[in-house]
Amino acid sequence: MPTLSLEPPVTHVLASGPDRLRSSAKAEDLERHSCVMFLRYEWIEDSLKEGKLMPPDPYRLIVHNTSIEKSLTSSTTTTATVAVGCLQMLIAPIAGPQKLNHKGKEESGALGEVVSSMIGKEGKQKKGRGGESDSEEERTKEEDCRGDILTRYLGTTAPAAADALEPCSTSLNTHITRILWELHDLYEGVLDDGNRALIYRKVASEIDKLSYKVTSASQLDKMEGIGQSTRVKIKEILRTGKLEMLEVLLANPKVSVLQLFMSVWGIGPKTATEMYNRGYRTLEDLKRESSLERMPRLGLKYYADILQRIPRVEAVELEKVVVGVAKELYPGVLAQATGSFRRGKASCGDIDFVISHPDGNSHRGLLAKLVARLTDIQFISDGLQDRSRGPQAPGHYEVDTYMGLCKLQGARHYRRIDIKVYPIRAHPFGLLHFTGNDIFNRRIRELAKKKGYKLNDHGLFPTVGEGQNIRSGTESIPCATEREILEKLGMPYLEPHERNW
DNA sequence: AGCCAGTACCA
DNA sequence: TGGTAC
DNA sequence: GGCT
Ligand SMILES: O=c1ccn([C@H]2C[C@H](O)[C@@H](COP(=O)(O)OP(=O)(O)OP(=O)(O)O)O2)c(=O)[nH]1
Ligand SMILES: [Mg+2]
Repeated sequence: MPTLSLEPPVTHVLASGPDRLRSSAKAEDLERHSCVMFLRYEWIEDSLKEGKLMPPDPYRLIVHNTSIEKSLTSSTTTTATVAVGCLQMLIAPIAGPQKLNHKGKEESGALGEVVSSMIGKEGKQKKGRGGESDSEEERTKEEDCRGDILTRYLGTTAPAAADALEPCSTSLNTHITRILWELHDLYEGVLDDGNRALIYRKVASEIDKLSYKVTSASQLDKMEGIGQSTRVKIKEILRTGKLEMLEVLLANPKVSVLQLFMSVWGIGPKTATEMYNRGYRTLEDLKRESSLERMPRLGLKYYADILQRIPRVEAVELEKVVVGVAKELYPGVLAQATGSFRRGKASCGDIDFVISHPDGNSHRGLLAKLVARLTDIQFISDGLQDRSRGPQAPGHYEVDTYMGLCKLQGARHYRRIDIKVYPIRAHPFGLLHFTGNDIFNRRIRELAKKKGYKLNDHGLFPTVGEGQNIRSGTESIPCATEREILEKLGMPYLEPHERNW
């Protein structure tokens, strides 16, 4: 267990299962000595539902023998920085996603169009949503020297233990990286420049890994990936403790509105801006807009549910349902939950499935039947995308995909579900792809390219031809397992939980 | 100056 | 083809 | 925004 420390902005720590904290004397200590409460997941749900913070006592995970401190009650606490999931990750408030800060709007000064002038770049990246930040299953240890191997192959190390990339409870440099991570979030989101976000992500995570506290920009001279512009920013941060540019951005009410709109599934920077320009400022406003398409409409309809992360315990049940039905329909089928669930996360943004069939034929039409059955039993409620890949896609790889919403009987929330069905030869590639995470995928694809391949979720294709007409072969190098794929790339096998990059 | 992963679905 | 998503 |  890493040392835990709670930064002041964190006031509530939520956990998914009643047992989560039972063995944690440390947590008890923390609650006693810092102004932090450890509460059940339901506290935030009910608080959201009620529109106010609920009294904590009924939700407490830890009941002290001694009297319960009353320092933080609903009357004194007006906002809560919430991290959902279990211990480690909860701890640091910075980085990445995990800000359920739907801050109230404050009309501040006009502030020229800082944003709009910066909007309209390039880049397509993942959408900022609830944070995938939890700890993982207890890890025994191992995975030591492989960091070096990975450094050699990828030019960076995978997070040693726990999730780096995450707020990083161990970082000595959050005074710098908290700001860089915010820039990352903004560029990945409203500023719509994924490539620039990439830079901030890289720099922030590198600085988070340092074993000393940075007090002078010159200490970063030899760190690669830091250029003129970033260096100047870091100097300003070290000098003043903040970054003017960021302050200006965050003070701009337009930014908050765009962020709010983009938190709706199916609304990206373009639509958010369009809606803003049409004068909309709240989600209620958006609901009145008829031009919205299916995805954002469902995104609005299920807004609160989709925002909720899926506690692992529930994900386990979801997996049972889908895998159970699949096996019922097709004995011998290969079906499993992938994505963040397979990577061992304590909570998941959605639930992802990869399915195939070893007989090399039964995958055809499988998805349609499966979805029909799951709809039948009232597990699947709404389809967001369907389309058993017909004439569409150029290569028509015989991959069927489904995206929709589902709910366990009696459950509190609808959940997003993705299912992909692959022909058996592509199964390991589909598994690798759909297990992710996305950063990991991008890194290994980059590596593949350097080594003269193209890697996607159907195969590993040698780059052929030369000069003007370099292309990818049409025949994938066959691989029967994820291990084989990584081997071909000269990488050691990484367990799913080691792919949380 | 071009790349930064590679692909699918929908309107 | 542009927008969004995985 | 940095690297090649
Ligand atoms: O831009 C992306 C998004 C996703 N993926 C892959 C990796 C990812 O793990 C998987 C499933 O996507 P999802 O969005 O569900 O991410 P996740 O890793 O499962 O996290 P979450 O807990 O948010 O669902 O698809 C990519 O390769 N690129
Ligand atoms: Mg997922």
